[in-house]
Amino acid sequence: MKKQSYRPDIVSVATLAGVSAATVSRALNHPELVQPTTRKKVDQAIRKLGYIRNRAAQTIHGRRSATIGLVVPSVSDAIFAELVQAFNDTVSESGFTLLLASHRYDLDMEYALVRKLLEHRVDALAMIGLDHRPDTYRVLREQEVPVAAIWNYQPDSQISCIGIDNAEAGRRAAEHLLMLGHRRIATIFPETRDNDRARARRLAAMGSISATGVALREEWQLQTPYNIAQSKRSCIELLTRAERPTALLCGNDVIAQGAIYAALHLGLSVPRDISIIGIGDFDGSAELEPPLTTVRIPASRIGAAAARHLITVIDSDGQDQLVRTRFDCELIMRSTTTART
Amino acid sequence: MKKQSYRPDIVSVATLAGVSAATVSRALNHPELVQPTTRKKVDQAIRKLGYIRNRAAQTIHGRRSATIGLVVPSVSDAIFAELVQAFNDTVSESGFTLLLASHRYDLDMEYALVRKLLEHRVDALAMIGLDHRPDTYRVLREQEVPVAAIWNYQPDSQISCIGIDNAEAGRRAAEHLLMLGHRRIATIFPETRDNDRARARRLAAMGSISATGVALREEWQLQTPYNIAQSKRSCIELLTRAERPTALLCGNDVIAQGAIYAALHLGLSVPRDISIIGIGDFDGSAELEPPLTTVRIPASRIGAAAARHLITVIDSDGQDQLVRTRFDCELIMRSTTTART
DNA sequence: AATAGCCTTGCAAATGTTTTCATAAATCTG
DNA sequence: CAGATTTATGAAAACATTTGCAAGGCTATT
Repeated sequence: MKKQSYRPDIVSVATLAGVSAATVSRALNHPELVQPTTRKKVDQAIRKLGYIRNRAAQTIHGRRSATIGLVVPSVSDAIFAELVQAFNDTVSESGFTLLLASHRYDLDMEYALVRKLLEHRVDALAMIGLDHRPDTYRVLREQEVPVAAIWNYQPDSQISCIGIDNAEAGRRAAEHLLMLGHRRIATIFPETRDNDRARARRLAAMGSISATGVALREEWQLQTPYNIAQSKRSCIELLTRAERPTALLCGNDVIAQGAIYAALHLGLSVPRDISIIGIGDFDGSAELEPPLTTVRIPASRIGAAAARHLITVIDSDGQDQLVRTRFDCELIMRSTTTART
Repeated sequence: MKKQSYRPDIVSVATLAGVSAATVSRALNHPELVQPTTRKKVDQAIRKLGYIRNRAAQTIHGRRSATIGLVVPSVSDAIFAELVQAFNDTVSESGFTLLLASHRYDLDMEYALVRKLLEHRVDALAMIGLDHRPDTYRVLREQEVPVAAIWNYQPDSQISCIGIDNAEAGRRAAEHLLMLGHRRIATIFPETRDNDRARARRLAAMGSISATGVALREEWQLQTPYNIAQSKRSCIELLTRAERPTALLCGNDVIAQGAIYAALHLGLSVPRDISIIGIGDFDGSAELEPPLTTVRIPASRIGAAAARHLITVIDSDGQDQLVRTRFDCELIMRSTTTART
């Protein structure tokens, strides 16, 4: 009564078709090398047996694994959803399969996940940002697997990177508020340790503000995870204090969304009572009420570009030349910011 | 000048450690079978060479591939984000790696993706819903790979399923509106061909409404994809007509979110001018302003349960007994619905 | 002290493919 | 039509690992 199921292999196909295994392999991988009539026989045998070729076997032979790994902090946090989708679509179009892993902003776990993906012999690997453990960098170097950092552009990166200049994004957001005359500005960012994207944005934003001679009040620099509920809670707390800022600079659109809801919840009018700016321009940010003013990060384009880059490197037999691609981030003025009255 | 990089294999580790390859393999896979001192030597050699074992080779030997496939319509659509996250977390905790594929509601493409995952010899595979091509069902049966349908519960399913009764969800939503006295009810659902979740919800909702003797007006049964922007647009159109419904029953929370924004945009008060109910209770639905009344689908629990089920089947050596797990869906009353005045 | 049993390790076969090399058949060239 | 070239196919080695079997060394039992 044992599970006897015999999964047909290439030789059973070959036998049925009356040819050798080599011919079947060729019919599959280099169809132009085998005669049409033979090809037909092989196809029929494959169909008849329900043969599905074993990628592991070709991987082991030294051929491609036809997989690409992607390591992100989180899949569900909406920040990366669009990116993962675009990356996956591009990779999939070229016949690759995506190995996905998420580490919840824990870089030690990231190292473990990268190792796991390398065990599977991914043909290339992408990670978010450039903050990684030295061990992670080392193992990637040793294994000589094509690798790319997605989401930020850094002129001095050790590895290829495809993304935006996060400092610029932070600066853009800050300058917009300053330009509108705001001086009482609060910032809300997530924990910036191990998160170079948030860190760069925050530093640049605060730098811009200070540079104009505006004082940054300690108690207005909030910290909250990328999460609507928590952001809303923090903002409600902030906005019910005796002294209120006139503008909120949010680390990303999710936080900004929470901020809008907080204001609405308190009966404050956005942007009349409080201006709010986000960073990201996520799917849906344009439809919020009021529509969110934000700094656009072209997530889909970045994801697709990163995937294309890695595929190119794979196709050129792993000559992993360092490439740095910088996407522009653009201020999208909608309705959540207005001049200080 | 060729890429000479020699990735260390198990025999180079064995040589360095002064043992045989078999011992290295055992030290890795069955540490209790090898003496502590030998194990230590092996560990050192592994460390020294930076050896990373090749999963493809063990896959080929007939052992597990240590991968699980997940096929979803979309990663970015927020409907599945939470699910993918939970599924991935659970799978990852047990040492498996996730192979992800998305087909954008195209079931022919789904078939191709399933085949691709089978080529990689995933140890198990999960898909969304029970609407699949006959070919898909056939190939899964032939390959005898453990498989589960996530998201809906169906007592007569061909394969294991873990999810909710979507008809119940639709009914719950409809009954809530009816109970509040609404008679002028509009529904907004996505295309229901090839989407059994939406179809069951919609049919049950409309059934409940008709059963109470309430007429369903043709022109109030809208169709829109799961997308905030499109939903908002459709709802704006609906709500600016001469005759307006008093309640909107939305296929899921994303559509409902678009509906809320549409109402807000038109200066209508929710729920005073129009009641809105969603289905799903996605992340963030509780924080919307006003907080969304909806029928909760426990996405994280479903995803984790599905993953656990598949892992159990794998561990029990592929005895894929048919299991059907039904999660309850629960009406979450928040603030977007009120009694018809 | 001899035998039985266990623990640890090594040898070699097996896994499913791809690819190099060789060979046979077919086509071309003069 | 003979020799040269091209084309189609097969045989076998190689890839990195796991595991059944066997053997050697050790401990325990009588």
